[in-house]
Amino acid sequence: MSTSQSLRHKLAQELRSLIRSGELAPGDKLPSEPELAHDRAVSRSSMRAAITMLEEEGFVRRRHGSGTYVTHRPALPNDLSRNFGVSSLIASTGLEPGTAEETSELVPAPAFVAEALEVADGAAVTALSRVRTADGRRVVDTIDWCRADHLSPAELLDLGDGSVYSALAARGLVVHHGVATITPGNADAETARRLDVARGALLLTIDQIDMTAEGVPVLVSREHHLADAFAFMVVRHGPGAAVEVQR
Amino acid sequence: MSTSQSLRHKLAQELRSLIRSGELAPGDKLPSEPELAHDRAVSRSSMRAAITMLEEEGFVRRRHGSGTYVTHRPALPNDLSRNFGVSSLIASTGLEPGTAEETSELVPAPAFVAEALEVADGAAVTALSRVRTADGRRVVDTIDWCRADHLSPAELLDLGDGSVYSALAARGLVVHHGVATITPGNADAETARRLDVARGALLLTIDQIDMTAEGVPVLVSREHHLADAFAFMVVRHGPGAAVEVQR
DNA sequence: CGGCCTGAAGTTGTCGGACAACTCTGTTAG
DNA sequence: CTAACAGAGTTGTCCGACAACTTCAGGCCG
Repeated sequence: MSTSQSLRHKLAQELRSLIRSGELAPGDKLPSEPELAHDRAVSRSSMRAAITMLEEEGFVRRRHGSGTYVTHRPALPNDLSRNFGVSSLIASTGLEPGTAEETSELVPAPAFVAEALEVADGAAVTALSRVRTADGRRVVDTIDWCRADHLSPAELLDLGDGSVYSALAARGLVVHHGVATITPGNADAETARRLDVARGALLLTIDQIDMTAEGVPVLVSREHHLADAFAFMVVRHGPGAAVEVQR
Repeated sequence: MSTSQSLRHKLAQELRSLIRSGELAPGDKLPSEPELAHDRAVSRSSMRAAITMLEEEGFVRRRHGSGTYVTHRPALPNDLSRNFGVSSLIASTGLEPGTAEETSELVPAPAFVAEALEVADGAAVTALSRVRTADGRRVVDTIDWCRADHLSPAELLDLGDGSVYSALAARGLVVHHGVATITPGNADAETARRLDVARGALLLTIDQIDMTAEGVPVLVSREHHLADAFAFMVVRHGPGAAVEVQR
């Protein structure tokens, strides 16, 4: 499934894993572009394109006339700008992900969901409600909404611990990116019960709209995270480089 | 100051502003690479490199044999992955930024600051403490720490409403990127007083370490935002494209 | 008439080579 | 001892060519 990428994407991926594995440490100088290209039997153009991708992601920094260097950039425990599901998030901390109180049903779309999914207000949509656990401890309360003609409630119950993303992808709806809004909050009575904490417990809520590369919104989700369960991190670029005039 | 970038960066910036200004709307097809290059009297290689940057940022999407298209991606009100100061953040909402209770002094570095700035535990560092206001309303409580030999307390008081970033840049310390940790919280007595809210008020706290392109940490900051003051957003990439095996 | 096939045109992907611009180091001239 | 210089090494840009793919229109065949 990953073989159909363009060459520069594969090259970029190889470089990324070299950096992540520590084979190329922060501060290290990469081999020269001609050398890298020759070793892999590709043209310098393609290798350059791959390095350009890494540069934009902030993994490396080029210095004209000098070389390309790995930036000092910590491997983020869980990067908000990357979008893997809650299961992967839990698994990355070394704990065992699980699910409780799973329900899937047709419900009238709440206003903000209807707007995001571009359906009529109150139209029936599929809602998947789950409490996610880490080593048995309840840490995240999630609700996912998607259009009823995209996925039925039954299909969502079938997936077990599989990701909603893969269920959508099986229907040809590949999530390309999402827009998330982050807000702090306190647990209301129902959320507190579901997460087995006291009412008013600190939460971090992530509201997210996922869409395909064509911009078609396919999934709306709301995740209430226990405040002490995860430390969300994000790399912030600029000022100095990419930022010029804002607005 | 912005003239010393490489050509592809300037080209990318021009394309970005074309998209942001709406001249190139989501879904639109860009002119072909040879055409874009010819119009600007640059080579196709450079134009391609610029488009590759935009592609990595998620602004456009390439389709082999078809063309390059602007992605449906909303202009985020305030994007967590971008790093402008709190003043710009407030200004972007249309309100007037201001400062209250500004103090700047030498203090012994708290443990996490000392570690981040790579100085001895308890060493003297410059600490700038400010309450930021929007149209007079107190919305953010911030503390910035930096090494005493980088900026003195007096220099930080001089800058008035200027950014700490520009003060650092004037000393040759250009902030290239920062790593932020986002946590929800409740206001303690002191923070509540400074922000003029009830004790226990909801906060969103952003702890951030800013560093130069060489990876030298130059600024540590802690911002307590009133929960209802801003809606922080972030674009999350993948799964489907850049994500392969995680761990 | 409808559907399939084919071909051409247009676009992005990759290649190879060349030279300019810049950095860095070591040597030499003052 | 310092400063200027020369050379090698590296990234930045340019050019031209062809391959791979998409799209669409036109013609063919059922």
